[in-house]
Formats: sequence, structure tokens, C-alpha cells
Amino acid sequence: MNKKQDLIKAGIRLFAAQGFDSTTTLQITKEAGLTEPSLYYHFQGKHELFTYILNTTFEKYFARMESLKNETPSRFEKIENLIDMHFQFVYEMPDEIYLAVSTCPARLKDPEDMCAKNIQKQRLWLISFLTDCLDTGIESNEFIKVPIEETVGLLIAMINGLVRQRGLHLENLIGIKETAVEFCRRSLVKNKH
Amino acid sequence: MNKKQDLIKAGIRLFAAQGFDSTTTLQITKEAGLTEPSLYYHFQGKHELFTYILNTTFEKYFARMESLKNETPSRFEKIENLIDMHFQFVYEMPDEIYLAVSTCPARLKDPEDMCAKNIQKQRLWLISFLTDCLDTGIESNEFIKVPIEETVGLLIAMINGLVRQRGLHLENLIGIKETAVEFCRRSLVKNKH
Amino acid sequence: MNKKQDLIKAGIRLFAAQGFDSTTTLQITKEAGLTEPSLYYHFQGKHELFTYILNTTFEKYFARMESLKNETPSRFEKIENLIDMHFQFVYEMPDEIYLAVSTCPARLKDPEDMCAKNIQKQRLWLISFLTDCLDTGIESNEFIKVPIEETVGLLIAMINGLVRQRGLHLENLIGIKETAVEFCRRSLVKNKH
Amino acid sequence: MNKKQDLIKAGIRLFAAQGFDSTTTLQITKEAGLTEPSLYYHFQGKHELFTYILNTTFEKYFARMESLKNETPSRFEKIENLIDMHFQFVYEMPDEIYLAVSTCPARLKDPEDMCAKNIQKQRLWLISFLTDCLDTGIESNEFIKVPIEETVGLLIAMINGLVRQRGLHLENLIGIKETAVEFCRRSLVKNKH
DNA sequence: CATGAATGAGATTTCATTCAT
DNA sequence: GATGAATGAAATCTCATTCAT
Repeated sequence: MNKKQDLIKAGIRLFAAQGFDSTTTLQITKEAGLTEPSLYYHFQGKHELFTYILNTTFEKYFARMESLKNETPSRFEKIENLIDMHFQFVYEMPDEIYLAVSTCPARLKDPEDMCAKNIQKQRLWLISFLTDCLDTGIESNEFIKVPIEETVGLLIAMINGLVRQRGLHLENLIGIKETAVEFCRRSLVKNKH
Repeated sequence: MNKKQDLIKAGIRLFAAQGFDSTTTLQITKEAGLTEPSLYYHFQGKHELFTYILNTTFEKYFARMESLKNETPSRFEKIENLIDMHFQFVYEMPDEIYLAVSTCPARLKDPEDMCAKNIQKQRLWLISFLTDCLDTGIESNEFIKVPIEETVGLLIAMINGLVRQRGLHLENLIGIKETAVEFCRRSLVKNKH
Repeated sequence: MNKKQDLIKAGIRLFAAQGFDSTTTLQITKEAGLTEPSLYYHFQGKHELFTYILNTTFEKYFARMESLKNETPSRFEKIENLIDMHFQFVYEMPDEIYLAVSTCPARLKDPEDMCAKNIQKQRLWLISFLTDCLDTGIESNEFIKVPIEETVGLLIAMINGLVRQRGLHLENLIGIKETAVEFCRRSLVKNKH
Repeated sequence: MNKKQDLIKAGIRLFAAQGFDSTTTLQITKEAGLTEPSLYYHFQGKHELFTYILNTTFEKYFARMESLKNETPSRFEKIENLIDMHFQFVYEMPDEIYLAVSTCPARLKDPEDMCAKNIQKQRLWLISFLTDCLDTGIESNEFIKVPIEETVGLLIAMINGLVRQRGLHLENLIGIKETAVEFCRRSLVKNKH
């Protein structure tokens, strides 16, 4: 089980850094301290390793997202927690979240591909979560009136953009999460007074 | 010159859709209605074609960005125009802008690579442009006081996220640009009393 | 077309001598005076080369068999011609006929496989041809009364056995064809007396 | 000894069905309910297992053939018994006889190979047995005068063809053995009176 | 006896690239 | 300008075999 974990770790790191096609089985096994054929002992092949990693990652990701649903703070706190969770995730496992958010655009064309399916599922989950937030937030007068579908699209783009930025190590500012949260709060939450 | 343009077009489409490594010279030349060796008549090889496309795209991109500098509306209008320009670009040439914003993370590790250089240049340009906007906007009391560096990072993430979303055809809402602009305006521009 | 023919010839010889699995693409291309990848220029792969050879061979084989149908000698002469044709074929293209008669028992399990289909087609053709011969030969009193289905099975086994023996160079007797024909004649044709 | 027998059985079945090269050690051990390394406990390797099977099979085969020699019926009954024995063998152990009669054309090139040696030995045995039959049968006036060498070749081809046909499950007629025997009898045995 | 884990050798296949025409 | 034919290099994968346990 030890070496299998090494293969997975190496796969996560290399797939995240280079993409699926540019990562060779030799690189992965070398990084795991093994020879090439042993990848085929633990997995059916390169593709199954990738699939395995992606599925595992998405499982973790969806598990975290599910737990957000069950908390019951104010609407905006839900959004805050969503942003928070993504930053938390990217802090704990930068390569995994990068994979989950950014992988395989090449594959998005084939909707049967497991990669496309997960990306789609993630998008639908976020849409459902945020739509619900905005809907009830506007109704309860916590939020100002905004076009819901478009605002949801914008928030998703923002979160994905922030995660990608981090995953690619293009930015590493400590306070950016708070800034993002405040930015959204000012835009959405009605001024008490 | 005609066939060369066909090669470039095919390259843009395929590199954007599949990435550099997953795109083969056969695919490109077939889509251009040619055979493989003719790619080597027009370009030194696959790599030079990619470089050529990326440079051309970034030239167009930077040209548009430069023209934004010379306009002298209010600070927020500058940001609005920046967002606008990206949506305009993604509308006119969806594959090019997707390439410019999202390509070759695999290459980002090698800072000598032209791809990494352009991405870096884009980032620096956006940082400089937005920093200047926020700086003077805050100073002139048009904007509320926000942490500049972080807000700049957030705005870049948002723009990249929006462009990526469109490039991948994950979203196609008509009013999202206006929603994004208003979202930012509410967050940044001081309420005239 | 020259080198493609060389590949085909090498394929015929090697597949006949060693079987499909034991023959490597390197052997084939080397024997054809080429390097390995060129096999993939002319064919989709090793499997397609094999399929191509087998189909071509069976086409030739079936063409010869068809021409036997149109001749109208006595019943026994039809059988004589059938035996003759197989010896002629094995003389002209020993490897091809060996392939046609003996290949790919491993594949016979999958009835969708083109190899199994051709073998099946050959068998059915021979059954139909010989059944017709015996049927009408017995009716017309040229032949003695024999169990038809079983005699057909026997004659097919005999022909296949003779061809295999030759294809494997286990026997090379000049007069064996005549001996076979006379053997069958004595067994089938009524004594004119 | 139990598991060793399972390995042998699996080997017989798979080698007969797929040939030596196309059968993997994994298939064999899986079918025997074991894992790969245990093959190496019981045998030196795949090759030795094959050799072992082939030798055992040929031993049984030769033993049966030897016992035919010692019976002393008429000449034709000897041939009848030979045919009978092969049908008996193919009925009792279809895979073994198929292996004995049809294996490893790939190996026939190397005359040192044990496979080629056995096939050669079988052929020589049959030649000697049948030559003796025909020789004395003709001399004693039981048989008509036929070219001996060629008729022997024909009978061997016939027997091999019948066995192969059965081994490959291409035919399964109940009365074919009798038909074959009568076919030969009519061709060889002098009409009494 | 048996297995989980690993490997060296080698097979098939892909692909960017070249070259003669 | 363009192509048919070919190739070197390398990638994925298979398989008989080994070894520690």
C-alpha cells in the first residue's frame, strides 16, 4: 500500500504540473521510486491512475462542499464559507484542487469522459448552492437585488480564477481571501443603517 | 499565404481545445487541408507554429490593452473598459483569448519559455494597469479604500476566470458582463452620498 | 507500392511460419528492408496487416473455388479438380494456402473475428460443393451409396490434412496427388464392369 | 500434487486452444486457481510446463500406438484400429490429442526442439506402422496394389485432418469414424470373389 | 506451498521530423 | 509549394520471471 500511495502522490503532482498527456509513466514511476511496469501492477494503466486520482479528489471536494450545506449561518456567511473552503482546500492540497478545477479541457468535448462529468457535476453543485443562497438572501432582504443566474456565473468564475491562480503559484498574497470576501460582501449585502 | 493562414487557424483551434502536447502535427495539417511535411515549409516545426500563434495573439492582446491606457475616463471606467475588452476579445476570437489566458501551465516552470514569458508579461501588465487605477482612484476619492495588491489579484483572477469559462463554453449568459461590471462598481466606487 | 508489397510478402511468410503472436513487427519490417514505424504508414498496425493478408488470400482461394463450380465434368472429376486445385494452390503459394487452411485456431472462439469467419466460409463452401457432388453423383449412379454428410466431412479433413502436411514441409512426394485422387475414386466411383 | 495437476490441466486446455505464445502464465495460473509465482514452484517455467505436457501426452499417445502393434488381426484391421484409436483418444482427451497432432508449427524449424522431435517421431512411427501394414497387406493379397509411400502419406494426412477437425470442434458427426474406415476399406481391400 | 510486489526485456504503437521528388 | 515514404526516438504496455515473506 505504501508504494501505491507513492504512485498516487507522484501522479497528482505531475498531472497537476504538466497535464495528462505531457506526463509519462516513466516520470511517475521514477518519482515514486519504482520501475515502469509496477504502475501496471497497481493500476490498469496511466489512464486508470489519472481517473483514480481525479475521482478521489472530487470525492473529497464534494464531501467538503456537502458539509457547507448543513451549516446554517446567514446567506452571506454561506458564500464566505464557500470561498473559505476553496482557499482551505488549495492550501492543504494545492495540486489536487488544481486538478479538480482545471484539468483536461481537452476532454470536455466528450461528455461521457469521467473528467468532463466531474467538472460538470462541480459546476452544477456550485450553481445550485449559490442560486439558493442568492434566492433566499434576496428574498430575506439580506442581499440587494441582483440578476441571479449571472451573478452565480460570476462568483463561480471568480472562485475558479482564484484557485487556478494559486494552483499555478502565480500569486501568494496572504490577505487575498479576506479581500475577496469583503469585495463580495460590499457588492451583495445590503447596508444596515 | 493562404495555406499558411489555414495552418495557423487550425493550430489556434486545436491548441486551444487540446493543449500543445495533445495536438499532433497530423491533426493540424489535416484540418488545414494539407499533409504533414508542408507544415515544415511554412514553419520550422510544431513548436515554432505554436510560438508564432502565441506571439501573434499576445501582440493583438497587448495592443488592445495598450489602447486602454490612452483613454482617459474615470478610474472605474478604465476597469469597466478592461473587462469589456476581454469580453469583446473572447467574442471575436474565443480560441485566441483562451490560449492567451490559459495556455501551457506545463511550461510555466521554465521561465525562459516564451509562453511563460508572455503569461508573466500579461500578469505584470494587468497588475500595473489595475494598481494604477486603484491607486489614483482611491487617492481621488472615487474608490473606497481597499487593499490594493490583493484587490488587483482578485480582479485578475475574476477576469481570467470569466474568460476561461467562456473559452470552455461552460457558460453563455448574455448579461454576465454587465453583471460583472456592476458587481465591481458596487464594491469599489464610493456611493455619491 | 513496392515496399508495401514487401511488407505483405514478409508478413505472409512469417505469419505462416510462426503464427500471428510469435511474429513481431520488427521481424516483418526487417525482412521487408524497412524500419518498424513504416508498417504503420502502410497499415493501421500488425493486426490490419494480418487481416489484409488473410482476406486477400481467401479472396484468391474463393475465386479458384468458384471457377470449379462452372466446369461441368462428371461428378468425380469435380472432386478430382477440387483436390487438384488445392495442390496447385499449395504449389504456387505455399504460405498463403497454409495460412488460409491453418491459421488462428486461437481465434476460432470469437465468431466475429474475420479469421474465424473466413474459415467458416471455406468450410461451408466445401460442404456445399461436396454435398452437391455426392448427392447428384449418387442419384446418377456414378457413385456408390455413401452417407453424404460424413463423407463430406472426411473429404474436407483429407484435403486440409494434405494441404497442412505440405505447408509444413512434412512431406514432398511427387505422386501423392494422383494417389489421393485414385484412393477416392476407388472408394466412390462405381465399378464399370 | 493436486495443484500441480490443476496447472497441467489448465496448460493443456489453454495451449491447445491458443498455442504456446498466445498463452500467458497468468492465464494458466488463474485457471488453476493460483498465482503466477507458484507455477515456478512446480515447474522451471512456462517452457518446462509445456514440454512436460507435450512429453506426457506423446508418451500416452505412443503407448497406445505401441499396443496396436502387438495386436495381430488382418492388415486392414490394423488400419481400422489406428483410426479407431485416434477417435478414441480425441474423445477421451480432445485437447491432448489436438496438442500432439497440431502444435507448434512455429517450432518445427528448430529440429532440436522437443516439440519438433515428437512430431517427427510421431510421423516416423505412423510411416513405419502403415508402411508395414501396406507392405505385408499387398504381399498377402489382402490389399490391392497401391503406391506405398504416397498412400501412407495420404492416410497420415487424413488422420491428422480428422483429429484437427474434431479438436477445433468444426465437426461432430457420430458416424464419421465408420465412414472413414469404410472409405479406406473400399479403397484398399481386395474384393473377395 | 503460496503470494504480493517488483522488474528486465521486449512488443506495439505514436509522433515530430526529414528527404527525394 | 506540396507530398509520399520513411525514420529515430520515445511512449505505453505486456509478460515471464524473481524474491522476500
